[in-house]
Amino acid sequence: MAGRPREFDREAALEAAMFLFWRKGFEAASMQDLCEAMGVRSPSLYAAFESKEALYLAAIEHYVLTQGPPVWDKLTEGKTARAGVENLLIGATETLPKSRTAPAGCMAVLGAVSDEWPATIARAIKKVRLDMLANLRARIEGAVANGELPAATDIDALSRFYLSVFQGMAIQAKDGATPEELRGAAKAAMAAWPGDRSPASVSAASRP
Amino acid sequence: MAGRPREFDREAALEAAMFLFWRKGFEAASMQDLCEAMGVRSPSLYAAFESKEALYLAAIEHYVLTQGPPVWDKLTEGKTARAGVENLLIGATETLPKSRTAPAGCMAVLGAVSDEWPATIARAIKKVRLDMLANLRARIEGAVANGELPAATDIDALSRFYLSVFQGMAIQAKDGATPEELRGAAKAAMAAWPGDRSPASVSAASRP
DNA sequence: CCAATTCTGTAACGATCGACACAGAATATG
DNA sequence: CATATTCTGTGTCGATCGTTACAGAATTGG
Repeated sequence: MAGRPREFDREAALEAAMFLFWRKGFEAASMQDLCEAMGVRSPSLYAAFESKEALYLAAIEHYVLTQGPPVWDKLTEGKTARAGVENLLIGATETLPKSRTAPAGCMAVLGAVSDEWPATIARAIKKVRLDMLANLRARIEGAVANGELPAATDIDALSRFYLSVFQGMAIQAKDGATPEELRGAAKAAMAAWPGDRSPASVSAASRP
Repeated sequence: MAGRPREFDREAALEAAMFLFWRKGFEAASMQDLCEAMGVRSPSLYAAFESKEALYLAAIEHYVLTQGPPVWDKLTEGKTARAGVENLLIGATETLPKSRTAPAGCMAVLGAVSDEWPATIARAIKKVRLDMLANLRARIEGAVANGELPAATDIDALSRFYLSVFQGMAIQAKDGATPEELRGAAKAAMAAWPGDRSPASVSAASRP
């Protein structure tokens, strides 16, 4: 095949779009904003990504692929499920608040939470959130299977609960909560781990 | 003063606007949608509410006044702080999912969570969320003061934690979680209450 | 009844939105 | 070099957005 070669880096442009969508959401990120952020004129953008909607879908996929693992791999890496969940939450306290390199909050948790987004996008984001639940569920299920957790453990309830904490922390990060503040919530959440009883985890004395 | 009298019920129109904003968010609820839902032509709407932005501010205030108390009064009504928090969360499992009368989720928790909303609205909604935190904090602080909770309790951490659970449940309700599913998360959250140890609350055996 | 005032309804405003037509430029293939 | 193909840049499309001008209708006070 022939044809004039593309003059911009597709991956880099996609990443720029991802950050803009992450920060502003779908509607507020106008094509004009996107073109500026991506360093591309709109016809080139349409040639490479089809439409604004398709661009968002590509961006959320890029988000899951690049931003997800550093946070969610900790869930499976831990020696025990308890350690995995705790490391996930503690890790999130560092990544959720706004930083020099990333906007506040989680693009998947905070996206498409009102009905102002196209249905295809809402479906894609909802799937990411349900995948989070599935990940938690799988880890906890495994812990029940191998005896770390009692057989009577309500797996659905426990995984839904920790998902709640994660999602709530994302909202609070968007509202400006600091890593230290979120860490308090995460530690408190771990006190609900079945069989646990470490009152220090919710006492001020345990904080440095 | 003279003048032609208004032909529509301002309160009823405001409530209709509230439900539409609640369901669709700020941007997706167009003036056309609002006019239809409120049964009012746009000039009348502007005469009564100034602008779309001001209308939203009035709607969120109406939301806090009419929808807030049934849920949040339970926090202070309980005999103990523990009962108050538990009743708040259990009550939320009934009100957060979509019902015949109300959209799914919480207008304040899920609103203005991306930057696509006007700054004045973002500020107003953020204040509502911070008021939720203050309410939790006040109840827990009181419990520490009267001895229900240990003096070493990390009040900030515990209130932030329960706020997380509430906010996370709102997101899951938006994703279609049922009251039963949310109840599991709420029960699990109560297992983190300092001094508690009721393993049944996170075991499947405790469910009907 | 008249004047002042306020609401209603029609119609339209400028701005911005996402998307694209078109021509020119840059490449690969023959 | 010639041709086919693909990207770039300018300019603009129709639709929709929030908002308002304007005229007529309905009320109160004089």
